[in-house]
Parts: sequence; structure tokens; C-alpha cells
Amino acid sequence: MAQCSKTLLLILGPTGVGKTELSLRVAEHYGSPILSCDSRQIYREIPIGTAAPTADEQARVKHYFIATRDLEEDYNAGQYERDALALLENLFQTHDILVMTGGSMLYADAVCKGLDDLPAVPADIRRQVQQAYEQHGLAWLQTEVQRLDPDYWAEVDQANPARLMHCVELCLTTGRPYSTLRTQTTKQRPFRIIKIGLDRPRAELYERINARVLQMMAEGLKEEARAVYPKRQLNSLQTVGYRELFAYMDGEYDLPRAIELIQQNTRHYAKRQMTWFRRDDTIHWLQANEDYEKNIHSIDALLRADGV
RNA sequence: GGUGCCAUAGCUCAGUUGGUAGAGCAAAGGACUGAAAAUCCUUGUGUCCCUAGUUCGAUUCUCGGUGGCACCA
Repeated sequence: MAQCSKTLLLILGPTGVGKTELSLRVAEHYGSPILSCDSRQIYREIPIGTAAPTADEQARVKHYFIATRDLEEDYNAGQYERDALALLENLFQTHDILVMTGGSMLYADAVCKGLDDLPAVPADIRRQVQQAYEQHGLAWLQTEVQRLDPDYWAEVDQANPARLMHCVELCLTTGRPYSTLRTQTTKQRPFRIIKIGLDRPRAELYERINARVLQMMAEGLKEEARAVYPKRQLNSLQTVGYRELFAYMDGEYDLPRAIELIQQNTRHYAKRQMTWFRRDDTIHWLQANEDYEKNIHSIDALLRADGV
């Protein structure tokens, strides 16, 4: 028998590849709920543009981390790690196999490998850094990081304001160089993790993405975006589909152009996901197709081979 | 039907006073431990529409063809 009989079955893949339907069937097969690993489906008010599981789908299988947060909440990968681990511990008391699915790469890694223990950044520090950056530009951030944390400066992507800002925020919050808080170690989990990657030929994936965006528009994405338009500055709405429609509402371009951009940016997003997944050699890849039985069979074989 | 203009990267185009060419966008590759659907980095060889001619050499000039656009009938 395996050392640990508890297994987290993680179904990964780029947006639009077909994770939802396979996950539902796999979850039904093992009698598991589905833990969503998606940084945007977790918010209420934006189900259409994030392709969140529908009411019907949620009736088939119990879902967690879907529409549980307000757009105003500053949720992040660190919180997700804590929330997901707590829930997993709980659910493993009554389940041997739990299915998790989603495309948020960092969230998945947070669960599988763990993130470093970092304090929350106080709102006033975040605002202060943000304002200084807006006023003085990237050069200011670069100077600050060189001054506050030369070690991190040596390894960081120096043209990336998001990374530099994060470093400055944590240096100011803790009074220590950010790099001293980075242990970069992989945490051990008290359960087995099996990762399934869903793959599909590029051209086919892109066609599905393009078609899905049109489908979202038909389902009322524009109205959904209009409803949250007043909150467009929130991080939760820095999301493909909404940003482009906000820009359209601001008169930056017409609706056909907005739709074109949503399709394109979704394709870019899928590409970034694939880049991330590609370097994870613990993923077992399956071809996405309509023969769900076959893929479930493959997964079943994997679980047995790797565990018993 | 006639006249004129155009034909160069997936698209829109620039350019070569004749020595086989380069921008934007698209696209591709990559990084990424708390905004991650975010943020950032890198990458430009293509029958220069086809045939014939002039020429040491034609994508460039000339004739013809084909396709597109405009105007005139």
C-alpha cells in the first residue's frame, strides 16, 4: 500500500482546453467535489467572462472556491494556499481522492509547493509605493530595490515594475530585505499529488478560444462588464474580457475591436499558461478530446501505478 | 470594353538612383513565490505576382500575362 492513501488529483491546462467537462466527469467518477484553482472564478459578479462553472454544472458536483469573494477583496495566492490546505485537510477526512482544477499557475504551485511566509502589506504602504512609482517611474523603483535589497536586485527581472514594487513593499513592511524572506523551498504536503495536464493542438485551442469569446458575448458579457464598470480599477477586474470592454465603454475603440482584443488576449494568456506548465516535468499530459471514458481510464491507471 | 494606379513577411505597408529587403501589427519562444486572466523579456529569409527581354547582375527598368482597385464608357 502507498505511504499515504490521500491523493490530490490536479487537472491543469490552458484556458479553453476543456478542463471543466473532464473535471466534472472525473469528480463524478471518484465521488469527489471540485476545488477550483482559479484566481478569477473565485469572485462573484463575473461568472460569464471567467467561464465559471454554471448552475447546472455546480448541481452535478459540489464546487469550492467559486464565487466566494467580493471583487473588493484583495485575494491572492498566499491566501489561497492557506484556504486550500485547510479545506483539503478537512475533506480528506471523508475522501481519499480530491479533484482540483483550474488554470491559475501560481495558485496551483502554491498548493503543491507552498509559498514563502510573507506578511500582508498594509494598505498605506501599498498606496505610497504605488504613488511614488506613478510619479517617478521605473527608475525610482530600480533605485529603491538597489538600495533596499541589492541581493534581490541581482536576480530580479529589473524591467518588471510588478516585481520591483513587491520587493519595495515588503522591505518597507518588514524593515528587512525581501530576499531574506525568500527561502525558495518546496514544502512537503501530507498527501500525494498527481498532476494531469490537458493538451490540445494549438490551432484547435485557438479556435475554441475565439468561439468561446463570441459565446460569452452572446451570454451577456457586455452587460456583466457594464455592471462592474464602476469598479474597474480593482485588481480583481484586471482580467481579460473586462479590461477590453471597459476601454470600449471609454470610447477607446469600437465593439468589434474589443471582441477581437479579448480573443487575442485570451490566446496570449493561454500561451503564457502553456509556457508555465511546460517546465513542470511532474505533469502527466493527456490529449483533450470527447472520449472522456478513455481519459478517465488513463487517469485511473496513473493513480494505481503511482500509488499501490 | 478603354485609361490609370497597385501587386514585397500571416496582415497593412516602406524601400532598393539595378548588387536578392525592413517597420508596425499579428505570431512564436521565454521569465515569473502574494496583483498571476497580473507583470516583464527576446525573436523578422520572404518564390519582393508570373513569363520573356535589356543587363555581368532584375524584386527594382521594358514588353506581355494574371489578379485587385479607381475613373471613363
